[in-house]
Amino acid sequence: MYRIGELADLCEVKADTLRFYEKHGLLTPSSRTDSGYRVYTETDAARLRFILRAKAVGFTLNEISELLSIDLDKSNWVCADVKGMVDVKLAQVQAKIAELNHFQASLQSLSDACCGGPRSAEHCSILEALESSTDSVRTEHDHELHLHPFQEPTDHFNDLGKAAHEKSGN
Amino acid sequence: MYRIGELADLCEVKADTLRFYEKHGLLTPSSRTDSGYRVYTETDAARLRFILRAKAVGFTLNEISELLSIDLDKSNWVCADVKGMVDVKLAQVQAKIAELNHFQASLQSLSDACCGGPRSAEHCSILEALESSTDSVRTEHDHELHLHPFQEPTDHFNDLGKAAHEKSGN
DNA sequence: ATAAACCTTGGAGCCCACTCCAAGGTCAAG
DNA sequence: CTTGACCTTGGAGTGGGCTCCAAGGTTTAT
Repeated sequence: MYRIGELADLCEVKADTLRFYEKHGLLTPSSRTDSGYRVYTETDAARLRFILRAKAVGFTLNEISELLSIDLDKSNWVCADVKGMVDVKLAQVQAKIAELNHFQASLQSLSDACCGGPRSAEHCSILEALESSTDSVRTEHDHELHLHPFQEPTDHFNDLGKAAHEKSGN
Repeated sequence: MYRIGELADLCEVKADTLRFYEKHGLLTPSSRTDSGYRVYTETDAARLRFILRAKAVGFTLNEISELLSIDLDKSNWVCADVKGMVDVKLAQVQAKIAELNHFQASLQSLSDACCGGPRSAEHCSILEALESSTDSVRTEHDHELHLHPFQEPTDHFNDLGKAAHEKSGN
């Protein structure tokens, strides 16, 4: 049994964060004291750790909400469902890495081209590159990320943890 | 001379985006028609292209706002200032890449460990990994990004394009 | 003269994950 | 019995970048 501050300290998050997770349906304390203080059980703590681990691999809270409801209802889901979520996320992460690699390469070539000295920026090659297109700075916005979440377009719920998408034929 | 829609089409952005940039002080049309329509000159178009190129290398609009004001006042800045911004951004991008690489590795090992088949998720290794810590899923939040912008702590202006930090001794 | 295609404004909404605040209630130690 | 550390709530703010809306005015082509 933990009070909010205790659980927060234990898991190295802020109490505010736990209230935030509760507001969004991710983690509700099992009970309250008579005076209204939140009381978390060991099970609640385990759920929090699940959330934090899922965050640590890159899932958003929406996705974690879905993972949690799958976890509570395992028998109605198959490995392919879970692996599918991981693979979608993996693809998103890889797409983002690719984008950042572009940024990195461009920034590096800008940096390399600049003397970096104490002379007036009037002929700074970085500013010149931004003023008119060069190899290092291409606007081509092809490699844009179009992350398409797991959700179907229908679901614009903004309370995260809601019944998480009953499997359609179920 | 372009109307908003024309410039938008030319640069493949939306008119809304140009109004947004204006609202935040990044790009103000040189004039208006009698009836109030925005009129952009070729110089405005060049400024927009500068913005889009800076975006393409990963700068945020706040940073671009700073770059723009440097660009308009080059003689009061030196290469080191400009290169400094690029290098800070480069470091931020690299930090983010490192974080995403962690995500990628974790996700990959989760994915690899899961059969992905049509059997019940009751013994899914992904869920098990999230339920209790494993090699693939470590919570250690050391590699957190603490991006510290160029700005000094003093400046919490939320109108982006404001006289951009007169160099202190100036 | 009228319809279609443009433009104007202010403001709201979205995604993401907190973070902080104020005004007040609770609880254990001294 | 007071102090201080804790807890409660609702709501606003942050950074980032749009995107969309409604209710109206303007221009252009037919």
